[in-house]
Amino acid sequence: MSGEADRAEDGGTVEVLIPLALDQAYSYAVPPGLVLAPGDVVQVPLGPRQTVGVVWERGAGRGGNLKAVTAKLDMPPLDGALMKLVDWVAWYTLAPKGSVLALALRRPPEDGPERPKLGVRLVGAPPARMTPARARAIAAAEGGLLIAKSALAEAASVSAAVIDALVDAGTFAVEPLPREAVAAMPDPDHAAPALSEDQAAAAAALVASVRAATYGVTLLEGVTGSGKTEVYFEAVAEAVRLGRQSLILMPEIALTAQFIDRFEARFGVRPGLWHSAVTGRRRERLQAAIASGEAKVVAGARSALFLPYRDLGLIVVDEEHEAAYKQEDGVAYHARDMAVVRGRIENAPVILTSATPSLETRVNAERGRYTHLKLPERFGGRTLPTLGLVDLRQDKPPRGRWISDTLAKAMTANLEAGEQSLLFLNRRGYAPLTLCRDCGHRFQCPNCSAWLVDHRFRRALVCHHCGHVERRPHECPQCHAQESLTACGPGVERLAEEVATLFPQARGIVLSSDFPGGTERLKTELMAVASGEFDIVIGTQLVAKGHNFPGMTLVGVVDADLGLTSGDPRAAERTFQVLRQVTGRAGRGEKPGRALLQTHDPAHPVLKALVSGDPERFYAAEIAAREAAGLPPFGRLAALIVSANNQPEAEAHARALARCAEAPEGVAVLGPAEAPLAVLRGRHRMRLIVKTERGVDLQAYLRGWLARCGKPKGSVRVAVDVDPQSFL
DNA sequence: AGCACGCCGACT
DNA sequence: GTCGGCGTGCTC
Repeated sequence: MSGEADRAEDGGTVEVLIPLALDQAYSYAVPPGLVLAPGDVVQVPLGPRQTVGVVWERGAGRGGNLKAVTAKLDMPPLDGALMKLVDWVAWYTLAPKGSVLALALRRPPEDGPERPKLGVRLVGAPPARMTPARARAIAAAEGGLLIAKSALAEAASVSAAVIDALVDAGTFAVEPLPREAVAAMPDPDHAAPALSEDQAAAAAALVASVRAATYGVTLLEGVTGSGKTEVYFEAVAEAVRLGRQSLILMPEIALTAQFIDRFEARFGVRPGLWHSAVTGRRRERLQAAIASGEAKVVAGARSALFLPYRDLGLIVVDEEHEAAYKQEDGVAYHARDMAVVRGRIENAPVILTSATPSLETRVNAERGRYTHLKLPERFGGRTLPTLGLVDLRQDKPPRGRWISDTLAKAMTANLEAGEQSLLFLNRRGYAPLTLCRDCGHRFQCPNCSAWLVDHRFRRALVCHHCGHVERRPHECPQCHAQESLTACGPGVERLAEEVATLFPQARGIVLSSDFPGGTERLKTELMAVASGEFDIVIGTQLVAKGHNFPGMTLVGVVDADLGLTSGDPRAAERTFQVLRQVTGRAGRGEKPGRALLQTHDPAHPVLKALVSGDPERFYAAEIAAREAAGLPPFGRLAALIVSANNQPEAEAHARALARCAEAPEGVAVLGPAEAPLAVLRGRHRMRLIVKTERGVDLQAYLRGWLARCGKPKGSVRVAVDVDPQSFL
């Protein structure tokens, strides 16, 4: 309701931030009798309707005829630290403040009391009429325990109707189930692990940082299997002992049963779990438990960063280099960076863990901004695989083949020894390009100008950028020549053909994200690989991490140069990380492993650093190269301009940006082909993603650029990829 | 996010 | 002639 009823004459004014895409707080009058403080959640009239908002500050209102706050909601107020975080993130990401608030604001509690779930208990005599289904249900309820209806139905493989009938017969009694604990109290001493000397030393340092209860960032570096998780669990345990809360941020996919089991084994209970699949009342209750301080440990995906912790004593960012920490739609932020910022605001220690730290984290560690803890390479005396390069200029496979003689020999030896081999090729499908032998026509995506990838299993040409699919024709659409279409280059499917010809007796399998049968089938196949049911695995990035394959002793990287040539300023870093991960798959069991990397450029610094076995070399070389070029220590300034419907305009803007940044050579324009799927599908006519690194005053140049281009405010969306350390 | 205003295509 | 598509703009 609007109009005179909303207006009030005295009682002062407040600035209320509304969780919508609004950059400013709005002024409202405070009706007499209402006392409001910053952080209070209120209901306010906005246009024709009522909305929630948060009192952001007091009194700075512009006077005049203001609408009045309708009511103060019965919710815990946002605490000062969280408000500060919202302000900071909005400032830093150039997102409207209200949008950032929307990430942090709890939904007002749903109306009505929570309906408890019902369970049944075996109480009475068996029913007069017995059936096999009824007998199963009764047997499953043996012992008189209270069981959830659905769980009982599942266990006895009967329908809910059978159970309802038994309730009517008086055999079962219905009782409300106790509410599922959303965050039980972890026991810091439930099962303290036996740590190696190095692990114990690292754990002690982390425990000390938790005790000190001051902001500071520690990079905990160690390869998979070095026990990083056990080590940071000690810091979590210490926070629990001190009665303080811990946040463990992880990429969404890492929130797996495996992690939860490890946590439960260490602390006796599950952590509070926060991710997109947690919804409704459960979400609400966990939020309440976090706000009250009752939930001591939260393990969550990036959105967990904005939860209303009451007393945050520790933040852990697991696998800090993961790209999944980057949110690109809506408010664009990097959760790892914002975690550091939250740590600063809350004055809490932050632990970043990784086997292959991102360059910016590495630089921060080297410059002493972060404490650097390293765990020795492998736990339990296992050695790292030996790495070697295969020079494809000398050892050239025949036309249409991609496995060199050297690699093939190594695979044969492995086969004869009964050991597994992995062929890594980060290319899904059969062939990345299809062309007409007669006229040279190349199949291109109508939406994004990328080449269409031939998928033979699916009998289709697929665009890997936007998802466009078309049938693979029999004749050339341009010159109508018959049987003239040729596949160019290898994909995993095509590699599988080559493997089948070279090693007809081997049991091979192709593992990629488009595995026929979906993720469930894929999981069972991964287990089958782990138990040795296949001799040769041909895989994309998917096989780089996760499952352990103890019988794998050889990794062949089919094209180590792939990814080194793209315009992405992080190309070298990404390639280094993925190659390090995938080659590390060899020799995880009893026997030592080795890896062969096929390349046309054996002198490439990334590859040289890799085979040297010393990751420091890579980081040092990368940083030195940038310094020599007069660029910021990590990353060039780069702009990724994406336009689904106006490519020339987008490129013009990129050039304008380059001029504004006064670093024309430092700006790379990447066409929409490289754009993330979400962006192309997005509704925005234009979207600009600016990637920049330390040393560039992002705010200044972007605001300047917007002004100079005469772009109206809000017409360009900006995603940020820059280390916030320089602003702290 | 809603909700209004506004300007171009197929219909009672 | 209107109904309705969603593009743009506004909400203290």
